[in-house]
Amino acid sequence: MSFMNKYIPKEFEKKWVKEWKNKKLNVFDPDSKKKKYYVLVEWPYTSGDLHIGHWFTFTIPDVLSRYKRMNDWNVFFPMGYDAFGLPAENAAIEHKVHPQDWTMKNIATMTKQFQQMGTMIDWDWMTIACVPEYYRWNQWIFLKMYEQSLAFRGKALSNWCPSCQTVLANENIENGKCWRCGSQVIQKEVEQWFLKITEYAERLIWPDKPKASPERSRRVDWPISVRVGQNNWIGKSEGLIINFGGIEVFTTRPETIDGASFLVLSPEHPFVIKMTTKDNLNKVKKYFNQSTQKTEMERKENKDKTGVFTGSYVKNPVTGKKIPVWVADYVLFGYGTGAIMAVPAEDERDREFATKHSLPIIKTSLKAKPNGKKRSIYHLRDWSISRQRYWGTPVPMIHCPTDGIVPVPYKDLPVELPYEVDFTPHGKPPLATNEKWLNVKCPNCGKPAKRDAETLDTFFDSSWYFLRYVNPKYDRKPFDEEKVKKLTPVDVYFGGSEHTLGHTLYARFFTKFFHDEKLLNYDEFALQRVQHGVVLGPDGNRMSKSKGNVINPDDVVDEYGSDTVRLYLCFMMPYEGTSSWSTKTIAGVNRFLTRVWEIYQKQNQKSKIKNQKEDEKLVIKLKKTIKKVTEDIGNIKMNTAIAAMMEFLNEWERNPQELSKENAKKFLQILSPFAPFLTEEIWHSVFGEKNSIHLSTWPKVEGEIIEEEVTIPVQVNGKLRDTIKIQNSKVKSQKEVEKLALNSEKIKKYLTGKPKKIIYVPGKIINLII
RNA sequence: ACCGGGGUGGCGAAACGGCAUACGCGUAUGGUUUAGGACCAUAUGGGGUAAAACCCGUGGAGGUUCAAGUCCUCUCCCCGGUACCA
Repeated sequence: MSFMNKYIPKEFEKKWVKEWKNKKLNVFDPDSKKKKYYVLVEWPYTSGDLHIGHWFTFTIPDVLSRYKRMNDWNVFFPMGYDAFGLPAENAAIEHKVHPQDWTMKNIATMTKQFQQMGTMIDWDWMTIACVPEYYRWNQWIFLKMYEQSLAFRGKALSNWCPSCQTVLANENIENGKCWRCGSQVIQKEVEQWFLKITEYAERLIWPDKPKASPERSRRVDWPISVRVGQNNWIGKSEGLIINFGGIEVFTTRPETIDGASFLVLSPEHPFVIKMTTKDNLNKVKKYFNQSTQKTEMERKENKDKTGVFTGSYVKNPVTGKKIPVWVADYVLFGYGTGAIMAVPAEDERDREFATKHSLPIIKTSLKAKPNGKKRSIYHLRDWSISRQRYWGTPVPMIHCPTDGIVPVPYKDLPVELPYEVDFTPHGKPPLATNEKWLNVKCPNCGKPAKRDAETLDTFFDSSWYFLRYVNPKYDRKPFDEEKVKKLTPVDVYFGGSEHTLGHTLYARFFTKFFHDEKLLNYDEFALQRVQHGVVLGPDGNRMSKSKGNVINPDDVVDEYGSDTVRLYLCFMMPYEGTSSWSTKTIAGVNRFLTRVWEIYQKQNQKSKIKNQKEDEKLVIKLKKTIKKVTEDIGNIKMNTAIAAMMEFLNEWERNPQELSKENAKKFLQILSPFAPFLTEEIWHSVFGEKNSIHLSTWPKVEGEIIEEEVTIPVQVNGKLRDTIKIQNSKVKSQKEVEKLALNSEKIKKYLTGKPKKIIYVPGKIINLII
């Protein structure tokens, strides 16, 4: 063994990174005649150091991409950064670094680290959100949406710090208090920009059966959990709007109206003041103030079933009885009409409320047919997109004292984000602190006016970046329609399940908008969606610096090499899974690669032997392994693909010489998407190949794999009692199998006579019922 | 509270309704080694036995089926999301 080369990945991994770059191995050719395959991974946020989670998220798509390339697809696997957002601004406030400098530095660091992974990402297509060349098109899209009345000014409850006079992100609230000044945060109606996603609600609902994608035979096939999740989030309810003495309520169960024994208004409902009698006024006002201190979730939970009586009554339009009008914050103003009829006999929450406040519970006939207007309402709300923050796309609008809100003309785009601002202003957004930037002339009347000083939600950036990727330098429109036609839709979109209700829904909405604007000829941007899980720290907790359980990819790469880290991440769990990092298991995976290395070194020494005899069984095992790995990669089940290769190696090691060169190369090829460095090195040094293994053609298994002998389990009354072996040619004959089963000594013990019934599943199992 | 996803050996996990625990880790014993490590071999769900036989086993309770981790009903526990973190 001593004369053999040892597996030392450091000796060749860096070499191949350079070599592949020089040979332009991973350069994507958009004009290739091959069929395109667009692999998209959610662009990562520029948080700083590369996390082992990034490796996990990207390695599996990379394995798929490499596999697809070896199967003659023109694989497009671009990359970019989600670079706007709150953490950059938090860094600015806490550490006095400018968000732009912080972000750009992070991008440089992360890119360097990413390139170590050995992915086939072509970095020339890189797109980042925080540069004017990108965000000017956010502004362009915003203006188009404004023209279609899809972008509009509205009001919504927001987290409000009364002392800082500003809206707060959920993240910046600690135990209901502002993170900076410690004041109690309240819920306040704030005017802001919205996108009318509700106009697309109906079209965003997934059909029961996946629909065919236009111009392609492939179907849009998203996981059922995502489709159901989004549909529930859109939450369409069909029902009636019924008038109770001027108050409109929405109900999905109009037939229960004769059991409606009281009405409940949300505290913000405009009728509350009107309905409240003098002696109840103080009580109701106090209740309103209490409600502003609760988050929406606290309100929905409504643990204490709080509420107050207004002092007024309205007539139940069906029974004619007077029923009391109450105010309670478990009724939300933003949903339905902000008022409900309470039917405690039928509804759990209403019953609890009625019990708590001693309100009548009246049986319903379930036959009532009240008058009302049919209406569909949605749980989905319009998307609030303006943020009172700095690090984002400036809203391309101008506020003019004479002309009101005026859009920035297209020719004046981009509205560039100014560098100099105060990040901790009071009572106004950061952008408003730069007077030079803020003050402009009205494009309409030319008189002094002010820019809109708010920025767009970062989800705006990520709703269309996958279209920008196809030509990031295009300067006439957000995306190059010709290239988009050729390279999109996305074939498979990898990302986190936390984006089910946000990002992916918004991206679908944008796609439908572009379709309506005739910029796209399809209305679903990704044919397939795959959601990944989480790599936890070795202690089973989410990795965090404060817990000290963070695995730094650089360290493990240094210890084992990139291939081992990649292989371990593929092997540790299914892509959708969540489990903890194990320093022991990765050593085992490294052991596997070492054994692979060594068995090929032995091949090298014996390769001069002619007329090599192959072991038939081993060749069959190899064929089965190729088949299994091929299927598993296609189904993104990398962990079982690796298990199959491990099984094969275990067999092969028993007879290392009994596989031909040709077959030995095939095994190397199916391992290559997982361990691109080691396989490339062996491909060249052992087999003397001149071209890259990654451009070789994936091995095919022709025809059926036929084994001589098949093992069939024999059950008696459903319990396994023996197994029999039978020649493959006879396996289809139930008589032959029965004969063998009934002759087994082990089985005979259980038989008292002839079995009552025999069930034989050909090639699988035989069950004797006695 | 609501919506989605999960509970399988000591651990990470496999299993088109058809041999539960593949593959890997860990552990034990043996080999190799000056020693340790590394490596190699064998064993490894629990009970039971000299060894077998056999019995019990996929969070819990029922059900469907020749056959259930897998399908159905109820239930307990854990994770993610709930709209300004990305």
